[in-house]
Amino acid sequence: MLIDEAPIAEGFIDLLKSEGITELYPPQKELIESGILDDGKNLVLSTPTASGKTLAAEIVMIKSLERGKNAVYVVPLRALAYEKFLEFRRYEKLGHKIRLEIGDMDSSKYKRMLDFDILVTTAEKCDSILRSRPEWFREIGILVMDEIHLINTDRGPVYEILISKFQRLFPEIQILALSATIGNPDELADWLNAKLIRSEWRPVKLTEKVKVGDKFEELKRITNKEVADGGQILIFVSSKRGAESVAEKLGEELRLIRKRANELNELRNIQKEILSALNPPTRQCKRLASCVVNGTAFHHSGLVNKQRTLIENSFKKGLIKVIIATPTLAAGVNLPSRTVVIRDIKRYEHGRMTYIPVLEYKQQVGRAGRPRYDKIGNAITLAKTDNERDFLMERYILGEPEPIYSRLGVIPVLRFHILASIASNFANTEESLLKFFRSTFFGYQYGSEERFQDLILDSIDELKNWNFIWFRDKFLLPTKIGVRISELYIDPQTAHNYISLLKKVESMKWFPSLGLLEMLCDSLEMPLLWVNRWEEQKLLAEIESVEDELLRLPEEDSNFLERFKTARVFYDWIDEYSEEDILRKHRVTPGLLNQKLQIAEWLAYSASEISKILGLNRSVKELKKLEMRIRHGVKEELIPLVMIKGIGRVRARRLWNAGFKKPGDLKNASVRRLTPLLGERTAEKIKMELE
DNA sequence: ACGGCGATGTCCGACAGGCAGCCTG
DNA sequence: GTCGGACATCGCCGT
Repeated sequence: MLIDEAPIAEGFIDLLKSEGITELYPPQKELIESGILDDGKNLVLSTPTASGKTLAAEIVMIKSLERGKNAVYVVPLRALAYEKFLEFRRYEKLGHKIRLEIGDMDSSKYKRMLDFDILVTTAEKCDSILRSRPEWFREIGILVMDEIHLINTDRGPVYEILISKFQRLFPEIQILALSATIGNPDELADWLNAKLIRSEWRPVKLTEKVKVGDKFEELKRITNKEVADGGQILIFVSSKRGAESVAEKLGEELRLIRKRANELNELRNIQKEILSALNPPTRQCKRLASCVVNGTAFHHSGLVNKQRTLIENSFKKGLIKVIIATPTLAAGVNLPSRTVVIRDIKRYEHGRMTYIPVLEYKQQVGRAGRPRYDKIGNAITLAKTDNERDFLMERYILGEPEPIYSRLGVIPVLRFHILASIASNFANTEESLLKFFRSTFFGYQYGSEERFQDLILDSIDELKNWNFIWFRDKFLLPTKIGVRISELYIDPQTAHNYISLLKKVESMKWFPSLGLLEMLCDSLEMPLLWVNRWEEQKLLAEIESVEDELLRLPEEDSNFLERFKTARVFYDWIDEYSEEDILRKHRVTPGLLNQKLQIAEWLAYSASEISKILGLNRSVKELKKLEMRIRHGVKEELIPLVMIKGIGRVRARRLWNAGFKKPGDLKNASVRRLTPLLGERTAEKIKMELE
């Protein structure tokens, strides 16, 4: 179908044509022919990666804007939200307002109303807005749920809840659910009372093969051939360690290949940027940097975001030839490559190696073949034996993806969403809650089971026991604290843990930060660090020696060791240890540390807010201080200095050592005096800032 | 003859990823 | 269950 034939605004069509889009892909054509643009019915679009789901969504969204109704586009990852946001910004040319709302932005501060035509957001953020600012969505016409097959994961429940809430609040809303190919798209469509389009069509043909042999030898062969041929490769492995080692070894191979002089220069520039991402660079930075000059890179959660983006962009530019990635990349940003190799089709999971789901295989393999550049995408899976090859052919290449199931039906998850429903006055009787949960995918799949009702009633009970809700006759009302917990978006269990401990220690003489950190880790939100056997003894000994810095005795539960270790790492961070020190001492990579610190900061804030409501004033004060220290990685004495924009932990310490101990001291100093400490530009900026 | 270094062998132990808050008058 | 990595041993080479 030619783009001109699409029943949408001319301006939109012109814009697409100016980007070289002249024809619609078959699934997009089907979407138009389905009639949903006119009848406003819901639609489930279940097609492979890169089959043009985003453009399909754009057509529906623009159509909605034409009718004066705005659109919300929900994605599972922040990086993805950002990517879509940048993509949609081209509609600003047509006069549409595009907005991005994700958790780590402080843009939402002081905002009463958000003015948007298309809002791009993560599922959790969207749910959070829905809890406290539902009026933002008053004009909503279309809700796009991207990657809805993730209903099958831990993150899935919020997807279901979001849909059901939107449907309740805005009965006229049109829902477009975008899914990878799954086993039961018909169930999804039936639940949503939606039309269904399923298709296996891809813009670039995909050849899927399995190769048997020594895995590294195969990788070498494939890489050499591909690179000599001017192509690039994405290799999926199952562990971070594996990614790094393959990147290093293949880099050695590629080093010998002659590179154009300017290519080498550009690679050297990237190398420099990678090294300057952290100051001073860690050994991981150095390792990545040494791969990059050879044209390879590893990509996993241990990298800081700056490095990750750098790697992705250099790959897109064709400078980096091979990326060796953990599954981060399969679900993440759009990064196609002519060839994809799956080195590890198994993954370690609770004590054993298991074959990954077909769904995940399809996601990884779906990265093969760049639209507009390649005629064919190659996907190669490596097997050890002929037997395994046959098995892989059968299961993955010829097989169907699994059906997806709701993961909402467990008490902690239900509790979380039930509190939210009550707190935001969404449902306030047992009957209305039951009715609501019956409208979710969980209700659709399990609503007739006996257990269904019990799970929900048990969750309500617990919330009542924790004093987050109370009964007035048959009405369920939130307590003040219950409302705040729901707004903070923390788990009721976490809040309960914090409250019971903080109440106990409020009267203590001092609040040791290690103890508070240990408390913060006692939450469902914080993924705890792993303790190995060698560390176990060391940690036990350490716990004994710092016992008076803890708020409670170690033997209170089985997670204590992991919690202590995690808290211990945070403690080193706020004790001004460098990333490299932390990497060496605790084997925690910078990316991982960042990610956990961000959670810790949010939890510290939440704990202080809870304390505020409970009137635990000393806790409030100490937790506020701790929050700042976590954010900046400094000892208490540096807090006033890091409050100045442009001054972080390193500069603050330098200033302190030179005798500048508070912002006032800087005011009196000349730029000349500060230049040796901060560099001229920063010194000037900071003087300006202080004026 | 010795030392240094790289290639090969052996055993041990660790194993993906990542969302959520800031509220004023 | 597998793989990488640490460590040990062996063997080649140069001085």
